[in-house]
Amino acid sequence: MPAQPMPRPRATAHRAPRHERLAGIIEAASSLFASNGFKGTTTREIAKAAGISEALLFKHFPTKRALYAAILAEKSPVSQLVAAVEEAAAKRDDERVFTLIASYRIKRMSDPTLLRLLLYSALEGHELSDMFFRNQHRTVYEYVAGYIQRRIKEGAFREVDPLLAARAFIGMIVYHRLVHELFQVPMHRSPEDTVATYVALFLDGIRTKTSTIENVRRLRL
Amino acid sequence: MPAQPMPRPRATAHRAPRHERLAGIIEAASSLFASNGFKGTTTREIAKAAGISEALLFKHFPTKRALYAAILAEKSPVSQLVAAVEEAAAKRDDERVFTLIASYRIKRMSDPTLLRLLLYSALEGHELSDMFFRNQHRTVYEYVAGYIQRRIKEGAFREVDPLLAARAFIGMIVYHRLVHELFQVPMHRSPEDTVATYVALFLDGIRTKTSTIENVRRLRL
DNA sequence: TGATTTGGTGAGTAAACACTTACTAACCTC
DNA sequence: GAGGTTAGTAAGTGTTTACTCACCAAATCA
Repeated sequence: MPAQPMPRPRATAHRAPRHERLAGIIEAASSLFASNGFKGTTTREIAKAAGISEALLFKHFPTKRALYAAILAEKSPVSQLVAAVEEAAAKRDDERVFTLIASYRIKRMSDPTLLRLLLYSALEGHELSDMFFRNQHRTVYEYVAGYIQRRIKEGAFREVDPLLAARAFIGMIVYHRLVHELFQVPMHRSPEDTVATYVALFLDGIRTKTSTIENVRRLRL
Repeated sequence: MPAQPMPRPRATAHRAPRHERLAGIIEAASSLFASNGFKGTTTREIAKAAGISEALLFKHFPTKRALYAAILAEKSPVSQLVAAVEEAAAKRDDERVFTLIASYRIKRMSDPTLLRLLLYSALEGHELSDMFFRNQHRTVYEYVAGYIQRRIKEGAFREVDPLLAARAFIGMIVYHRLVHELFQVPMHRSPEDTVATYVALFLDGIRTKTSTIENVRRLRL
């Protein structure tokens, strides 16, 4: 009598609803893509990290690239920062405007995977990397340029190309993170000190020296 | 009569001496690694680009990683810049010191693959990426910090953390290239204008306002 | 001239890869 | 509780990958 091939019951993981699984996959994949890049991450690893089978992964996302695209598309919001800055901007509180922006990037940096994800997507030339850059950097960068332009017109800042000046400021901050996160160069100062130094350097560089008047007063007092 | 398997003569490429082949391989691989990263580049592509067989590639480099390491190890020199700057530094010509450094990164950028290679190696966590970073950035960065510290002691620059100030300056420049090369944001100004703007911003930000005295004189004239 | 070294190849190989197939089991109605 | 839909899997498939093997021929040397 031939042994009937008794089909052993298949291990069923958890049976989560669709949106929960999707979120789980995206989170797992997100961190893997951030540390190893697109080519450096295998679908098997992703499935394992998400606690499911590879087959199920492909039921949710038709291709590995589609999953990657979904991740990039999801990581958009940066508008909360602009909203917070708006108030300070209305009061022309330069210190506060630039400190808020710098702190956001240096201290909070909501999602530590963002920078790596952004760099990888740009280097690997993903089709969505442009949009990703736009959402993550360019809006802030253009907002800052707009603010600088306004302050120039008001005579508070001296005549410079606002786009270049904005890029200079963002550059200081982003490079700081980059060096720190990618090359493990330690932060030898507290985040507050660091932010304060960058903001002071920048504002002293761009402000018209109206303070001259005050200095004169002080000198003659 | 069984057809004797007549061994057709093997195509022999060129028979170059060792060092020539090595150089050819390194050049081909270098540009491929820079555009696609380590994982994104196949040994077959490299061999094809170098015009040789894969087997020969592995005669010269035992593994793909070894080839990659050889490339990173080779791309070192940055000392020429420091030498050129030294002269201006001796004369305390701040404008010239910082303009030279900025121009080097923004205009010349000897090897356009360098930035991509550096970022890829850091992201992919290659063991040599630290050394690579050290050779390419850290020396310049530490040199600048040293110069700033000297100028602070001389009273020409105001009291700031020299390391942070140096990083701020390098940050402006590197971010500019990054944005331009990785995200295709166009340079809307000539390289000269760009460099001049960054240098002016930075120097105005870090210099002590001895000009106050002069401004006072001017006001009372 | 003949042996040795050096530069070269075509045709593999085992493992890893993205993605498929064919199926099962839980849940949700009516 | 039958019938459909949704969530899940084990076990593939064909291809690509880094790397090897066995062999060949042009230089160089004895």
